[in-house]
Amino acid sequence: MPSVEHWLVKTEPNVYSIDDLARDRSTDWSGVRNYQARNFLKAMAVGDQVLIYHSNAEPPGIVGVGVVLKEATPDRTQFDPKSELFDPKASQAAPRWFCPEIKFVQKLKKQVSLGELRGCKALAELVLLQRGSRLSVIPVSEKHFQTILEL
DNA sequence: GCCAACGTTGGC
DNA sequence: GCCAACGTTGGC
Repeated sequence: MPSVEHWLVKTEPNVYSIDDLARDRSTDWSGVRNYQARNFLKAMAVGDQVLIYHSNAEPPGIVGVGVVLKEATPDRTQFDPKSELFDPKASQAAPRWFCPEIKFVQKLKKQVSLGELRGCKALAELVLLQRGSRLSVIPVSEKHFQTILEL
């Protein structure tokens, strides 16, 4: 299995934006409740680079960069009955959901919109752009990562 | 294990 | 707000 070192994570800016991350310096990337996305979160290693994407935004697009500060640990929100993210099927002994800690690196001077990504031929294979990709955590090749930063 | 019903995501 | 594309749930 190839070692993946670049990722893209989605967040809704009205829930947690790149500016929130810049203010907090780092955060537990909690709240992911999709198994495939979870598996990617668990695969993240310290030092991996992460593109931050704003979904449900106007316009949607990539807005910044982070780096993995700590590998995934159990997502505490799954144990909290008062949290909307509470999962009654999870237990301390058998946690279902995990989150890494992601540190702010930079906010892009100019966001790269979804439209611009689609317009870039070199990014045609980016998972984000493939049909109906709703996955909130996506592996990105180094080539694509660099291409996006150059946009 | 199948699949219909339902819920969610996220662009538009 | 609409709706296509998925994911999940639960009856059988």
